Amino acid sequence: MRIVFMGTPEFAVPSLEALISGEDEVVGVFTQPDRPKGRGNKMTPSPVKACAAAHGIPVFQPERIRRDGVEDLKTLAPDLCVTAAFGQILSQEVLDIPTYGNINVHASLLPRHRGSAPIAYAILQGEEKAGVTTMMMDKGIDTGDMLLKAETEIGETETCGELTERLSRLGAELLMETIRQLKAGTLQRIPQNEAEMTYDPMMNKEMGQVDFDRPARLVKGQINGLNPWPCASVMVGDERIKLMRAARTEGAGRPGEVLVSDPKGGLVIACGEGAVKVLELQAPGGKKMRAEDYLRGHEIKAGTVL
RNA sequence: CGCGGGGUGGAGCAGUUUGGCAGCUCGUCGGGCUCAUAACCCGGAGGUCGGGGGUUCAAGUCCCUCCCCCGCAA
Repeated sequence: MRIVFMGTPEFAVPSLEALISGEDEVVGVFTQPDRPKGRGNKMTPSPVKACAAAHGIPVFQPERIRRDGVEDLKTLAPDLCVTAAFGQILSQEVLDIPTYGNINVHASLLPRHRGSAPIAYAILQGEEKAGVTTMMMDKGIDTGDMLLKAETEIGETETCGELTERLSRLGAELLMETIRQLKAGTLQRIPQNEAEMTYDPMMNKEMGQVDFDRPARLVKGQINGLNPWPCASVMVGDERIKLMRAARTEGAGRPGEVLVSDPKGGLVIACGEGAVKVLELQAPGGKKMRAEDYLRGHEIKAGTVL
């Protein structure tokens, strides 16, 4: 089969690599245009572009594929399109091009967590399981029929970045199994139950402000789920401290009250229900570090309410 | 040349403004106390102050230069 791959961030790379080492031919890759990034605003290619280029696969970077990528895609004459976190909406015209349609690798247990940040939201909402779903794309956003699913447990202190990495590999395996079954003709299309669907809005920095009135399960979810971006944070004196990793723990007090704060006991903060132990944090200008290390050189008085 | 913060014993920091003895918390090593402890007391080891050059009687501190780390904005 001639396969065209569409994807952009690190999450998509394992799927692309799996396809490349598979028996089918990846004839082209679509990804988002290079963007100015990081210090110095250097133009940076997407991880998918870097991967494709390393394998000598033609790369296409239309600003909008449904507007100025259609002809290129037609020319590639794909039998199948595979998308994984591409970041652009496909029009019906684009969807109609590949013979066998478009398979999408989505990082949630659909129909829950449609949208662009499914992994973060699963953690954010304090859920215990996450997963990946392969699906046939249709015109809606993550609304197409489901094909295969794989699930995994979310670790107590697992961050969005870490879970993303795991799911990207799980997704690549599931994608290859999906294609095997597609060829074998054993694939079942399962419509999504609209009554159970949830759609997550895009993330932004405002979501990072920690509200300790909420139960520890959700405060912990917010801290772990927003790492590495946009990150949960709290003002300590006049500094905004990013909270990078946390776990639930024993303890009670006024919401936001610092219950423990020293290099041995770490940093424990009371929530509306229960308490959280901050495991990693990051001060302005500094590196991410363990809370115990931070407290060797900075004081947060126990009893302070954050 | 997008904006900004930072590099000081093993860890985290102060000291740089105004040049003048290498400081704090923790860890570590030895000793003591205690039924006991992440507690407490006493003592010790450990630092080319990111690299190089310059100014000076004297540089962590001032000047020039290079390297590395981080945040913001995109």
